[in-house]
Amino acid sequence: MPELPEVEVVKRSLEKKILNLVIKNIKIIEGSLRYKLYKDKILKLKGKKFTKIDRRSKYLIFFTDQDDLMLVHLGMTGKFFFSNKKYKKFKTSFYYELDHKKDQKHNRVIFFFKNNEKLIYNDVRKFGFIKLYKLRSYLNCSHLRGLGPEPLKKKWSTEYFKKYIMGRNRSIKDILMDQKFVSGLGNIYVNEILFLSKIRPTRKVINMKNFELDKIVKNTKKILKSAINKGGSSIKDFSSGSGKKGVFQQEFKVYGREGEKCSNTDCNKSIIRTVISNRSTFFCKRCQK
DNA sequence: AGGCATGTTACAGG
DNA sequence: ACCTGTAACATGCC
Repeated sequence: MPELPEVEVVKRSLEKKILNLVIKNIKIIEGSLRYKLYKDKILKLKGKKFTKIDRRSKYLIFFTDQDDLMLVHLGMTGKFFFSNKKYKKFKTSFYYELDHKKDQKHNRVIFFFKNNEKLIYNDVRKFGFIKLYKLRSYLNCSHLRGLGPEPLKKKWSTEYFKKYIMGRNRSIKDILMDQKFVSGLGNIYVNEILFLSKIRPTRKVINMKNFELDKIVKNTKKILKSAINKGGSSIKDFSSGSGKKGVFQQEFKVYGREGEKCSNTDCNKSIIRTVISNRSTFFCKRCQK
């Protein structure tokens, strides 16, 4: 599912629902996630409560009232469902009811709270993971240690951009997806950012002009903020089982639009698909130079 | 049947 | 040691 905006939306939804609920029990239905999740490890959370949730890049950090914390990455298909006492289930990022058994098939971990509410971690492809850390050590873990700045923070600026790309010979798309350079962008939003910035994804960073870097930085912030406000969007399967479309659906301008007409009104060319860094890449040959 | 899918990382080669 | 590119992970959908 998730790039930065989706993870941020999940974070905001979850903190409204689960903070300060005492964890009564935890059940592992399938522990073979990206990293094996062991029962005795996660059971350390029993009797504790989540007191705060942070997002760093695409990672969620669940702090407890004690020394243990939980680091979660949703991978490609990780989701949280929350179910209240009446066993109505909600995807955390989208507030409609889930009514398909299909969704439940990939439930992997369930947190039971004392008030009988439940939090379910569901992940079709099992690329996501749940790991436990101590408060003093998590920031230095292998996942968070090498991450570049958050794209919405001031530190990710044209200046930083300029310095970072000196002496490098990679494509602009490749570098924007590199979490060591800037953390939180993924394939969908990078395609969109470059389309809005009118820059061809294959361009080498070494040839980029300052004003172009500037445009990318500004458009990144703009697109991410707008996506967060819309409730996240980079999901394929998010019309509800009853056929109603999720209210947050966003139309991407280039992503997935191979062969369709470019959405710029003065352009009649079609969107092209190619592959960069093993990922689908979409662009308009006329509008993106 | 084959290709593709929002992410990360181990590894190979320069 | 650094830089870059490729493939693999598991499962489902078109």
